[in-house]
Amino acid sequence: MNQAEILNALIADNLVSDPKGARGRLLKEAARLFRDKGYERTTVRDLAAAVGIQSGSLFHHFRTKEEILKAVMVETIHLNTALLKTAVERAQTGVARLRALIRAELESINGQTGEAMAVLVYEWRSLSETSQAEVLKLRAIYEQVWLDVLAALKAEGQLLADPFVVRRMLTGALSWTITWYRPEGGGLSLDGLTDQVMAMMAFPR
Amino acid sequence: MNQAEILNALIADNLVSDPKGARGRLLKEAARLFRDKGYERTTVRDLAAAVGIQSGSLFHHFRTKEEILKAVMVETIHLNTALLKTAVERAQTGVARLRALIRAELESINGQTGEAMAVLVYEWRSLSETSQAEVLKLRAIYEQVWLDVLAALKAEGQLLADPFVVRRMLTGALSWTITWYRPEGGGLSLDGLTDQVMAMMAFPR
DNA sequence: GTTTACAAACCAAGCGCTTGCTTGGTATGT
DNA sequence: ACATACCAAGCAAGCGCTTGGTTTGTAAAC
Repeated sequence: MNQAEILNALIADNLVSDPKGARGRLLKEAARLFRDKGYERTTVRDLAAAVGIQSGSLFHHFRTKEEILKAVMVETIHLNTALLKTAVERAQTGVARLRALIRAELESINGQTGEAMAVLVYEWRSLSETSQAEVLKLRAIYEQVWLDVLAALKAEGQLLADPFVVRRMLTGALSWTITWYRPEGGGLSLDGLTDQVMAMMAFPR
Repeated sequence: MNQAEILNALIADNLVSDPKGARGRLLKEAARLFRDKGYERTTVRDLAAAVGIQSGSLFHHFRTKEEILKAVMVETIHLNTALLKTAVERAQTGVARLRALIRAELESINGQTGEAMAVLVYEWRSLSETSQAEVLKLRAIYEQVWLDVLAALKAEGQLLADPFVVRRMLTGALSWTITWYRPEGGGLSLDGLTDQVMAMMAFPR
């Protein structure tokens, strides 16, 4: 299963909107705007203009503005959980699995789904408490993939620190890359960046 | 120089507002509200109510709402740069200096100035570009303290990764603690948390 | 192969409310 | 006497969302 096949499977299961459809296009533009300007500073008029419709017409697809934010988050988690799982399944050793997770999350954040991932991390407060609980359930599945790998590494003695703490540190460190990492222009590649994270944790290449 | 003395020196130099004065109290409440609800969701009426005045009266102290945000950020940087410098000066070895920096930043984020530090990190987008440039200049001084210590560690061979990348990773990891770390209730202490960060980088205790 | 039916997608207009900020005036301390 | 700190009232603009009606796509009925 490559990336495109995973995406298509999720679209078929109605877990992710087809980016060619009206709803999918709107969510993509919403993710971009929410990341660039923040949820609060993005108006429904901005969102509508980005897909070329009137602001009122948005509410034919979504009941509220917040529902758009939630949809961006939910679909992003579905997609990235699937991507993360296949990435980790391919690796053979504990260290290789950690590397695969770091590489996959960096790709989520700085690749195609980057806008939506940034929204997921930094616009959390703008969700209602009900929606937060809903999204949190989905996130837990994603997090468990990480925790399993880190716990195994700890048991092997390759990790000195607590798996839960390490995961949280890596969450912050990796998501923060969106504020400074710019792959274009011949700088650090995604693989190079992954190497750096591993080296910071004193895992030699 | 202890923490209180540093604060008093900065107040005397007019770099930080006295928290007992009207302006200082307002900035403290503003930091709390901006962190809890976000800058955009916090109204000038919220800010005024928090210090017990009318919303219009705010504009006697600050010309715009954004100026309040900028003041929170600028004063926080001034204070924490001073705290960081004294922390690093006390340590003797390279590893000890790194530990002192981590410990000091964790204290900034999770201690007294935590609200303001969170605002500094997560409300950046809400600043006008002019203000961003201004605040960035001050941040550069703070960052240089970190980079000097990390570069020395790299030269000693105790650090495998690039100092700039490590600093950015740590910025993300440490600031992210505000979203999950809760010292109260007998969990991890600030020293314990610092140990965990060092252990993640494979520095034994 | 045209007509009819009907839902999905969208527009044009605007309502009610909240927002940041202004204005003109009044206490208060020195 | 004069500046500092505040209040009471409200304005103009922008906000999320609603409403009533029109277009468009699709597919069965004739």
